[in-house]
Amino acid sequence: MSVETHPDLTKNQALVFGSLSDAGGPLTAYAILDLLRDSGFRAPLQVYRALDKLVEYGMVHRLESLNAFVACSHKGCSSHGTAAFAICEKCGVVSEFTPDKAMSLLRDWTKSEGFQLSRTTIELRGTCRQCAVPN
Amino acid sequence: MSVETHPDLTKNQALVFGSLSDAGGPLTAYAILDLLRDSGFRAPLQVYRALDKLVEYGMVHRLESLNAFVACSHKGCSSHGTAAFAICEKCGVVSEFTPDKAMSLLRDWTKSEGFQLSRTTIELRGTCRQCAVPN
DNA sequence: GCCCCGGCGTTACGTTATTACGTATGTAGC
DNA sequence: GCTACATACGTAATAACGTAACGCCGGGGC
Ligand SMILES: [Zn+2]
Ligand SMILES: [Zn+2]
Ligand SMILES: [Zn+2]
Ligand SMILES: [Zn+2]
Repeated sequence: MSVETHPDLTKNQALVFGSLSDAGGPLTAYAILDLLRDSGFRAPLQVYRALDKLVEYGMVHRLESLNAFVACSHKGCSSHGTAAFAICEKCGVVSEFTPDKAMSLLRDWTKSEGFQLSRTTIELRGTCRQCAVPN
Repeated sequence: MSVETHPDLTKNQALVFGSLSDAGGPLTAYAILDLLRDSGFRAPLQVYRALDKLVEYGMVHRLESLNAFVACSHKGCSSHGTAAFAICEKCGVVSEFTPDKAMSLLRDWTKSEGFQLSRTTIELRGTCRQCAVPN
């Protein structure tokens, strides 16, 4: 269980963030709900409301291609640049990194198009080093 | 996909691709289903099966952050590099582009990590030039 | 003929996300 | 004190998105 990280989390927010931190990987909202039934959670909305805030605080990231959520890998949870995720399709492990140079190029494109960027999703699917078959 | 031209589409695939082309923007699978009820479509699976093939052929792209699908903007539908999408949150317009330089940097990261990349999602959310308020 | 396979139609089901309504609590202004 | 407002919460119901499992049919290879 992680403690005392960022803004004052409410009880529900702390429980959800704790579940994600403990899991060490992505969880769906309904998986979180099941984990927290013993703590009194009864409905999906309790999870989604907490997740909305945690994402807003930058403590949790949403993985669009998995419909799942993952705790930010930066322990301090201080905000950081746009995150990208490499998702292994064999073992499910997710690696977070901050592709600043690539983002800079993407922002060049948005500027040239007059597109005001608010949020970026970058997700790589493939096979991690551990799961690559040596044959 | 190799050098061959578009495979012959089945009737259902052609109907689904036609819907997406006519729409000129993203549609959800269920929106396509509703559009095609008069053509005999009755169940989501008919749409999803056609979409799977069209995505495989590179003629349609899936937008993960919208749970929607869009016809490839390259009229010839010949295969191209990894596509990125800028999605206006005000008017819903989607612009497809191929950020080759940014992809090259992302591939540098995957190589350094021994991650075998199979598929990449890049989606930018924000406000398009048309919708930007001058104020 | 016979087998195999890809596409198809249908039913039923599973998963993910939101709407709507009411309650509780804290705080600022009066 | 009391009201007005904002935020969080609890619950039920429903919408939206996606898939499993079954069987049928037609075309190509042998
Ligand atoms: Zn992060
Ligand atoms: Zn792996
Ligand atoms: Zn394309
Ligand atoms: Zn717009």
